[in-house]
Amino acid sequence: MISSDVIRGYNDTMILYLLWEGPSYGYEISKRIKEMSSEKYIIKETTLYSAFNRLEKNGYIVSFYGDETNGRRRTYYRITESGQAYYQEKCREWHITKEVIEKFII
Amino acid sequence: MISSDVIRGYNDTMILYLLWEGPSYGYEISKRIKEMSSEKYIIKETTLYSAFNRLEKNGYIVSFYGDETNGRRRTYYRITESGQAYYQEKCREWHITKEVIEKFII
DNA sequence: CTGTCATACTACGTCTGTCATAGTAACTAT
DNA sequence: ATAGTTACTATGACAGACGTAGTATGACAG
Repeated sequence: MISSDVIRGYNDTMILYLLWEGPSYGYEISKRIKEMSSEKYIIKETTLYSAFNRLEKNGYIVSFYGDETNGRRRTYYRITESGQAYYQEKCREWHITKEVIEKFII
Repeated sequence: MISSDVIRGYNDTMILYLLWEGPSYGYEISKRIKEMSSEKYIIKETTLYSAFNRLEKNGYIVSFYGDETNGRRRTYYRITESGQAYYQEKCREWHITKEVIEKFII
């Protein structure tokens, strides 16, 4: 299991990556992160929802309600253009960060 | 320039890497990080010294005084066996973390 | 028809690492 | 003298992650 402090700052990026594929909601995002990481990273619920709030507050995503008739109504999120730009910036930053950190890793 | 929040949790690892090469002190560590990262990452003084304190408190490094006669007396740090073990663990963690994050990066 | 499981959240408070700001201290070069 | 470089310490703020707890709805088994 990965210590979350390491991933700190990249939770938002992971969420934006998944939303770029299409609108989604909490539980699905959470499951996809778990799957894609081969169970190596499981995002905490509170971390996930606070990330949604932060991203929405910053205009990187927008929320809307689904129209499912069964089950509790979900809040869906869609990435905005600003969110896409932010995501791309984070990707560039990641490549630089990775290079720097790897100089100190054996 | 890299935002430090990204590197959060790896400052300690970088410091341990440099101390593994031999005992050193604040200013030198700071300069080496700057050099090795090609000026892409410059650790803040407060971050550096608080990392030293944390690492020493955890038994990963030990401090001792240099015997320089000119200039203010320096506090040197040496990595411990426990610190070496911790560093290696962080390296293993890094490789896993990197793989996970890269699944979400274009 | 009752309890458990899965889904889908919200609220609240704590912890930790980073950072801004400010100050102390000693030597070195102009 | 005074600026510059080295070498720190103190204090408090901030943000993201996390622990704990609670609410709400439906599906399915016994």
